[in-house]
Amino acid sequence: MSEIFYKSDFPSAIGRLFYIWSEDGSINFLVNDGKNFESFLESLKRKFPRCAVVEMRSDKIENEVTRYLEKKSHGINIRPVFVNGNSLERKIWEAAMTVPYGKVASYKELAAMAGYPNAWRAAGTAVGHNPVMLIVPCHRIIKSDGSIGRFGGGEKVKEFLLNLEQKN
DNA sequence: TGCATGGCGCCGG
DNA sequence: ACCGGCGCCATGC
Repeated sequence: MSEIFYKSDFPSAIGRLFYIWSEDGSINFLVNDGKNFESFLESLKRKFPRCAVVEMRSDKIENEVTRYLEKKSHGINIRPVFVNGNSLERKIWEAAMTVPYGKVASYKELAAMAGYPNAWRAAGTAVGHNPVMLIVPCHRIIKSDGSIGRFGGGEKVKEFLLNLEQKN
């Protein structure tokens, strides 16, 4: 990674989005929380001190996200590249990406899918560290009793996304 | 090394 | 439906 691109305040149906991406088109970070964005960007600069950090929007990312939020697609076709996260977290994120559009899984089920059948509590924590909302569809992970559970980007957003994927 | 921390699960009241 | 309480587990300090 010789250049790191970032974009703040991309307007969307779920609020201002912030994302970080690479020249190969992969995405490293996508949130609707500016504070998390700032701290992640700083940590990235420390981790890759030789990389140039450039403000630059991505047509592909913005188009994919917009189409998804307008219900014109059933998912976002962008490859995430995780620049942080421990082994458990990455396995949890990978497992979450296998939950199809319009479906849900519980945190307990997700832990089992990732190969940690008893670590559902830790799985919840790991999902909370998801760096790329929508791409890793952590909004599809809900509680075992069917209630919605928590969400880094706000529970209203989680509800919005689940509702979006539900209706037809 | 221990211990507090979490986007949880399950049972009772 | 909404709480407490207790159990659960990998991480990080």
